[in-house]
Amino acid sequence: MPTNTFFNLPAEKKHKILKAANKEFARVPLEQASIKNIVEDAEIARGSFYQYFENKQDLFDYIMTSKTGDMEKNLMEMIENENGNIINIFINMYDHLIEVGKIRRNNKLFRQIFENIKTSDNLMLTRKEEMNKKLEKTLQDLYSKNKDILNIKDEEEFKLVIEILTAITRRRIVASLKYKNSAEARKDFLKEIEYIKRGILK
Amino acid sequence: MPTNTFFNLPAEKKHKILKAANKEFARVPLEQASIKNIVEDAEIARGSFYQYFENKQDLFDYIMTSKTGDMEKNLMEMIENENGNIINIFINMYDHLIEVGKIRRNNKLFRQIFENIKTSDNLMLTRKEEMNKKLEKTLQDLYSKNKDILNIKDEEEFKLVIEILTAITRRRIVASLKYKNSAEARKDFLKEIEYIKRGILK
DNA sequence: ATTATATATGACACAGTGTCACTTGTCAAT
DNA sequence: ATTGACAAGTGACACTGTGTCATATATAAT
Repeated sequence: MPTNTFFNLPAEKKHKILKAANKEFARVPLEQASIKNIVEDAEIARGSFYQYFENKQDLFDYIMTSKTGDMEKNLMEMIENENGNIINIFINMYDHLIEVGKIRRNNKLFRQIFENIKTSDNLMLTRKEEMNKKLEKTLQDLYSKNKDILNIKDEEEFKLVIEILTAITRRRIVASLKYKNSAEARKDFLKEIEYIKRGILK
Repeated sequence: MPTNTFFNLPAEKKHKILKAANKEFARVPLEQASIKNIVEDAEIARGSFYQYFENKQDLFDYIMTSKTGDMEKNLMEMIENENGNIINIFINMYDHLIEVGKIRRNNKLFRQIFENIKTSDNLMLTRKEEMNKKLEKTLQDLYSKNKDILNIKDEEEFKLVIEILTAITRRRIVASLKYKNSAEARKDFLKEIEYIKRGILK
């Protein structure tokens, strides 16, 4: 979390820093993003940066949290609306993230983030770990709501199903944010979901 | 490709350099691997490194090529053996990569590589792009061999199926290399494959 | 006016990259 | 044995970057 010093800053200055950070984080993957570029662009002293943020990650996390701030709330709403149906929840999440990611000022940043999620990252869809924890907690609840429609005999198997859905949804979000025609991209996503539902065998 | 200068080096010197490089590439993700560490460990001058390799990537590619050198050949053999059955080919690839990756001297490096493949990486399983091209070429052939068993009506749909299999296999390779019990890990992989085959719905 | 306290700053020490002018080694031809 | 030509080796240099710290400056609080 940024320091109070940062939050106490005049609005314009804060805005200038966040704008510069957005630009830099949209430019290259997180590891390559440089604080130097941010402070130069925002016209603050190098030392000031460290007065406001612990490091690059700190700032990045703050920006992501503010962008996807309502995500957890949204997720809970989705669960509610779809009565826990895990497949529809993933479709909803896809739609929601594409909607936010397609907004001009978010697009590059979102692409950068999704493209650079690692195979090993054990996160639902974004780098926001909190969302995962939320889902983890509601796992039993979700399991009981899905065990009658899905071919699963315990929570372990349910987790495998979630993993499959996560992997597929992620890849498709990357593709959708990348290519122009998002209607086409959505069709491909739904086709893949269909495969997951019914299987690829004839 | 490394220069001739490198290939002409006395065997011990070459070995020392490659050993140092392996160590560094196993330590951290490629982006963070430092040439400085490699040259210091291998006890060569910084300038020499650039006499041998274009840059970090050049050396990395060379090492990976030598580790998975027979991969393409293996892939073609698998295709042959399984008579083109794409699902079995993926299971074979999984087994083969786990086998190589479980060798002590490869383990850390393989983990590092698989864990750091990005969602957006359009590669089959490793960073070796050549393998992908190979598969791309045999796509029509593979399609014709799978169209009767899979629920696909054109090559585009076949590509979606391959994407699904790639995503799942990758994640499972990461898990298997990470955790001790590879028998358990393999069971989970096969379960996921079963879901892909028959669908997750009851 | 004085004293805390909060902010701001850039020089520093450190780590890293890629290049280049220069040195050293090798070996064949005279 | 000397020369010349080419191959191989080298570390200082100019970059770009990080995180820290002593010092300077502003803002309140008494």
